[in-house]
Amino acid sequence: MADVLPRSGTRRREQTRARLLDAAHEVFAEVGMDAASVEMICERAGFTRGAFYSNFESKNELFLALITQLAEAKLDEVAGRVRELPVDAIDDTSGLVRQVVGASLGERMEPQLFSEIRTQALRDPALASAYLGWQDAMAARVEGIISYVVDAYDLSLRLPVAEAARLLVDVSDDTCTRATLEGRPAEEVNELMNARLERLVGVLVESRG
Amino acid sequence: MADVLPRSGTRRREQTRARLLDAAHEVFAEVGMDAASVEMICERAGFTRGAFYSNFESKNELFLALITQLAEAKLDEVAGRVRELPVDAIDDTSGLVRQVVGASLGERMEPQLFSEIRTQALRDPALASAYLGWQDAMAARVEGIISYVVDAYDLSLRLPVAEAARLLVDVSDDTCTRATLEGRPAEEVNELMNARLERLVGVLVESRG
DNA sequence: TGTATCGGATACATGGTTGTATCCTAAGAG
DNA sequence: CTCTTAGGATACAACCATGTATCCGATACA
Repeated sequence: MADVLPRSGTRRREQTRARLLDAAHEVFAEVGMDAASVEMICERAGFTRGAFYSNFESKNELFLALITQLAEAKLDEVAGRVRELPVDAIDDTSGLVRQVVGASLGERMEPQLFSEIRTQALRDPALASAYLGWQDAMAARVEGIISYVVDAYDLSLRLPVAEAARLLVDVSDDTCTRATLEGRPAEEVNELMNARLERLVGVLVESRG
Repeated sequence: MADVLPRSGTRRREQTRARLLDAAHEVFAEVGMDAASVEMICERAGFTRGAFYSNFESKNELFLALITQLAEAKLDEVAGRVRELPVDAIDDTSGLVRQVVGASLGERMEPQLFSEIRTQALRDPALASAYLGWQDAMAARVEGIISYVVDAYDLSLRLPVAEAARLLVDVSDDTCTRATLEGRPAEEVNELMNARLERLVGVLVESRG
């Protein structure tokens, strides 16, 4: 009745919201959060600014909504991968780790948007804590899979699990970023990622049972 | 005579250029390259836009000049640290590495601006290659010091030197970024950096002579 | 001390961006 | 089929940023 923004009920609304979010995803990745104008996003989505201001209060709110959705999606994806791990046929440890870590940060993940988010987080305390929370959740999942494998094979690590997880994520992140900067095709990125992660796992694992 | 921008001769010119660059450093770190207006930078430097356009062609040129200068400064700093390593009293390897790597990315290095640069590089191919070149130069220096220490103590590494160097830089970078996101004071950042690098070095070094 | 010129300030024209107030149309309920 | 209303388009006003053309003062050199 006195809602400034209409309640999120209708079907149509959800769709245009989604299209705006998709467009924002693209545009933010291409030119960055600050250089992106509301108009650009609307144009990309096939709307006018009227639609935008009917669905969001500001570009900032849109950005927040976008990265929230993105974080959830990624966490779910990783959780999914962990769930469908081939429990019986775990023959190469690095492969497993790669499957989980690579999914989280490498592969089809455009580093542009993530770099953008991190940069923004470094300036805005609110964003910072959100970002950290999300990172921690991700790390927890990676730690989970590491512990699982280590247990299953009676291995031991040269570093605490948490530390190992962070290393893996860092390397994955850096590999992806560098490969993108070098303009390598996606396939090649995978190669590199595999190679580096495999070597790293080799170093981290102390003894095989 | 037909120079669009006057030749860089005069003393006064150099000073205002420097002041503008300093101001740009601050502003870019605070709000980012895109959100920063030429006016903001000039205001910070105590000039009007007239001065700016008399010294630079555009905000982009200024940004380029800034990061070039910054990269050179950092490379020099690292080179200096390497040069003045205590050649006789090298008792802890991790300390050495930390001194070099930490200087390059950690310590008093605001990650904001670096994150910004990386983000921009991910969008602009020209910037990308510049960024990569600089990173490589940095890596080379780190590799140098690693090789030096490894040789001096007849150690062996579990990874190729290049790989080890990248790991160290990655960890240093991530530690710094995270600590900043968490709002930790500089001193504490150092603590964390030391701890993580020391552990990592412990893992990387295979055998002590 | 006078004068030429360099360097920065001022003023202005322009275009792009934002946010809001209003209008119009198409979905959906009865 | 009609009527209501929600959702998006249009139109508008204010602002801000950019870039340029011009002006003025200080500095350097004779």
